[in-house]
Amino acid sequence: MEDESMYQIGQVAEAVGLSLRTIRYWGEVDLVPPSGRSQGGFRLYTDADIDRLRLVKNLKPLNLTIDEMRDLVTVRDRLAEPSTPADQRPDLVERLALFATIANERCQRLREQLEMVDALNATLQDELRSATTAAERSGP
Amino acid sequence: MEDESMYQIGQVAEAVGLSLRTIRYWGEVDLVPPSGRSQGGFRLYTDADIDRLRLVKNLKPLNLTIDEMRDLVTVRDRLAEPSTPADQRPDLVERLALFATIANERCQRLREQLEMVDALNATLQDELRSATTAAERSGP
DNA sequence: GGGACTCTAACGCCGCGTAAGCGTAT
DNA sequence: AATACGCTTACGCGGCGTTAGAGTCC
Repeated sequence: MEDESMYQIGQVAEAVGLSLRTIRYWGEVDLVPPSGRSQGGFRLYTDADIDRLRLVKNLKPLNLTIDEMRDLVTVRDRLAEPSTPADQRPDLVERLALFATIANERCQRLREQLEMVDALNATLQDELRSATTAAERSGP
Repeated sequence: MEDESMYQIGQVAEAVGLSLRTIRYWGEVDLVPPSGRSQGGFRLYTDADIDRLRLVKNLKPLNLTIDEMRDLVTVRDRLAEPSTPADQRPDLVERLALFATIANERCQRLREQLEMVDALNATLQDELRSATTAAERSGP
């Protein structure tokens, strides 16, 4: 009764909004491996796995490498785990802090990009307006 | 007197904030080719070239492919050029409109990502705070 | 002629997309 | 026995980063 409610990859992909390939890849590189396999070799995912997939999906805008993402999630897991010995925590905290600053910088970058795209947007709209009105003038 | 103030790639890279490789690549794929070459084959860029490099750099957050970027800049150039015949304009306008919608969607995506990263940021700060205070409690 | 700069050519990388050919589930 | 779903293996790609070895500028 520990193998109840395991999902196969298609349902997981549907639920989470990721491609099969991505989910398999994240398993390959040990970022989110499936908790089990069926008799015939089908990947089987638990609800916890699905949560983890969602979490990693949410991390994507941070633009981390796979290795960094894996590190981040494991660091968080180990900090949240009460059984983690106290003498390991300083190291974990340091790594977490690193990711926090990365997240901050990324935030900054995103704001800049948003500003840039907003400006471009306005410019394009303008050009579009003036181009079409010019066409109308010489048209009808 | 038409070859005055041409810059070689290093100065351009410095001025614009792009790597040599990127500038060379953008030339290779005919996105921003150098206006000239020196006797010995050094790429030479004009001020107009530099402006174009800046422009393309600003387009980057749109996440277009090279081909799309090239299309966008040439479309804009040709619309701005008065000598472009009127019967070509509708097509150009249509393509410009396409990029305008892309820019809009990209804007939307960026806002979502920013929201996501902001949330992550907050979470990380929280975890960091509680992790360090926990360490202090068991520390001194 | 020496040091800083630049050239081409080539391979490497990451995060998957995309078949191809074959086994599993129901 | 058909149909839908999944498996592994492998190649491809975009946008450069990164040598390596040779040539150019001044």
